[in-house]
Amino acid sequence: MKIVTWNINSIRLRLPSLLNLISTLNPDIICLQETKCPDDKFPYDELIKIGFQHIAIKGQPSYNGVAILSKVKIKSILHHDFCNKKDSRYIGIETAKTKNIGPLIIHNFYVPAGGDEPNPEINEKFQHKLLFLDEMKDYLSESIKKPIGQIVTGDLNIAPHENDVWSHKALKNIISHTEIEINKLNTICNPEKWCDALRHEILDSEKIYTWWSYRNKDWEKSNRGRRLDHIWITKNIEELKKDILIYKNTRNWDRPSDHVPVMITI
DNA sequence: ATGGTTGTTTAACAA
Repeated sequence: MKIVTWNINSIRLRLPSLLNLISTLNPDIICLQETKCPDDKFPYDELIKIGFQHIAIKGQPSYNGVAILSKVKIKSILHHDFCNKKDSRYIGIETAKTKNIGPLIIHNFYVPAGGDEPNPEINEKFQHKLLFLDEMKDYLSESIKKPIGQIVTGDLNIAPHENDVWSHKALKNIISHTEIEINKLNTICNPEKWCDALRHEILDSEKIYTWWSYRNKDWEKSNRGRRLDHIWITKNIEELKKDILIYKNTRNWDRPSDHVPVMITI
């Protein structure tokens, strides 16, 4: 089973890229963030037509928006309104059991970016991010009590390791790589319960990036990336993990998202 | 230290 996470940054603008991604990687489940699409304008028909008959969405106009597209039957959809904001930053599913795998719970997060000023007392957006992480910790520690395999995916907007950013020194006071948010993320991704699938696969000494800013003239040449997109799996399905792919090619596609898709094969 | 770009929705906001 192949599961992809991708911050698509507008599903309507990038539907052709999504279809291209699907025909190239042939995933079974796709977790999208920043769909930026109200539910009544979601491109259901095109996706159902190519086999994603089971779709869970939580959209809103202009901002945020998450969706899970699945070829596997969805047994139930999970909702949670983090920070009582009525925004669209989380959706989860429990899949039906398939021949080889499942059921699985898949959590799809779009964690707040947090603005620019790394001080929660003067920056409400950073405060929101930190409170979101606190609530995420409680929510997942409750969910993980269920004795079935679980996966956390999404744009977590935090690059926790030194080699998840192009310069640990230059970014240590830049939101996404500050100590306070990294510490919070690390308490959620407790290694006794969760396996950080990318870091498990790739040596700590190697750089991993899944996002490159639009603001660099040549993203590939300057290569100032960050690992903001994550896939974690519970220890009880860790032995199922076969492969990880960071599909960097898409960053050179026409009208690219600033994030690239990440895929796990289990 | 500053400014660089993209997307949605209609000049401003978010990333």
